[in-house]
Amino acid sequence: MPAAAASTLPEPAAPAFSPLYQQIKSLLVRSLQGGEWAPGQVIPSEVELAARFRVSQGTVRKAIDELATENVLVRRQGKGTFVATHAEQSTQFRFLRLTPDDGSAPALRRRLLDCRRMRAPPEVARRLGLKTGEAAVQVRRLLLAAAAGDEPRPVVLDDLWLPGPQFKGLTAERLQAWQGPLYRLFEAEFAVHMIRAEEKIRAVAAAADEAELLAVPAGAPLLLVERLSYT
Amino acid sequence: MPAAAASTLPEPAAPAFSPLYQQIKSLLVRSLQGGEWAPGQVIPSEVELAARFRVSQGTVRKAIDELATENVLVRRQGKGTFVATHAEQSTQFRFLRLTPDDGSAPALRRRLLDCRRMRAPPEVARRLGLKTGEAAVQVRRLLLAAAAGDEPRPVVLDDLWLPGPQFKGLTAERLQAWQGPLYRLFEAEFAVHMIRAEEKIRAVAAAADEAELLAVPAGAPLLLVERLSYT
DNA sequence: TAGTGGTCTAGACCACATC
DNA sequence: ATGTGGTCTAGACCACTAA
Repeated sequence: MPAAAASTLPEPAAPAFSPLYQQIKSLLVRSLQGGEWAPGQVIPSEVELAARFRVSQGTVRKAIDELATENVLVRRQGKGTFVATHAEQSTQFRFLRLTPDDGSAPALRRRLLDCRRMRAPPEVARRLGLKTGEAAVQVRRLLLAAAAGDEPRPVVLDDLWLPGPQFKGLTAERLQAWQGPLYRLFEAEFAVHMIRAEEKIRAVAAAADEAELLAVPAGAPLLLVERLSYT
Repeated sequence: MPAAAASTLPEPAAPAFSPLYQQIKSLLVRSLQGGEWAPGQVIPSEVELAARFRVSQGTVRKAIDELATENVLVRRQGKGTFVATHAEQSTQFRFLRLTPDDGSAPALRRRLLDCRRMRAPPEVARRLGLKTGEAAVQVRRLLLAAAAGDEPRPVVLDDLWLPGPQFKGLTAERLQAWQGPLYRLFEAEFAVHMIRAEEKIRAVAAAADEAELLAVPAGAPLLLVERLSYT
């Protein structure tokens, strides 16, 4: 079939021109987000997907290729293509990889400290594109790393600000009960899908309250990671 | 030509089986390292390369694809494929982007502090793959940022360790006289081409000597960027 | 043996840049 | 008009995995 066949296909709600394989990629992502294929599970074979979408195997392959290089999917020769599971693991730092000095990979535990609804401070309002005085939700969490045999040690203080209007029903109880990654909750309950994030890194001295929570002396050097996520 | 043609081709010093496109990729990298195509210049078209290597355009394309996703090459539709040059701009922090808090882009100046040849300390020897006691070159530089109208302020202390054997003629005088990016000097004089780098980031408190050089109080929080470059 | 992804080829047309 | 990379297809064979 000639390449021109692309224009004879129905284009499923594609706003503008985009390569077929990009459209396929979007459809795959949508299925992944929709939970059609669970993490760790196989997705249909390339030929199956090609048949489903009415494109050639090569086009499906290119879409899968990109998702594989993005570590969203994992290919295993002879077995199939699987939904990546390590991306789910480290909810935190999906974009910045966090490793202990010795290179080991301890188990991370989360502890919810706080979840309050309040008027957004000016700085936060600006970053989130809220009007000053509009509601925002502040979530504070502590991440504890437990090396083998050691007791958990606090390593990350997570300060999260969410735009109030889009997170109406979010309460401490809801958060407390949720076990999986936060962004999964956001997707499931609030239809909020994170697409992209910018991170800035600074070195700061620990403030008194931060020092106490992290069990370090006040003034100890800390990494401040400022992450702004877009939906 | 069927796929089996791959086995009829001469395999140029390939130690073991590897996909044709990977071999092509290696050849391209070798040409890049050898300086056959200079940064910013066009490389031959896909069809030309396909003819040169006796493979199909698609195979060359896949090799170039990977080099493009690695930011070694840049494709420009209708014009050709170019050797990436974005490395030239910001000598410093090719992999980590460094920006002032206010987002402006001040001019960076370099000041050479030190250039000594010495026995590599154990830690450095390990990282550089040297035998303990083998020679290493330590280069220390200060980067000063001059915002418009302000006097230059030291912002980065650059501590550089080089394997001695590969940098025989490197002296403080040679460094002092050199104006361009360091890696340019390395390429021109020592045939050393940086391909890849790993960076780790920590927050540390300023030691006494570092604090003095950077004009901050001792113990002030600093970002420690540990970069290991591969050739 | 059958099915999967992995590689390779060949040829078509499109979009862009240049002359 | 020509040449470049960009997309898409179709079909071949290979390597791995599992029943």
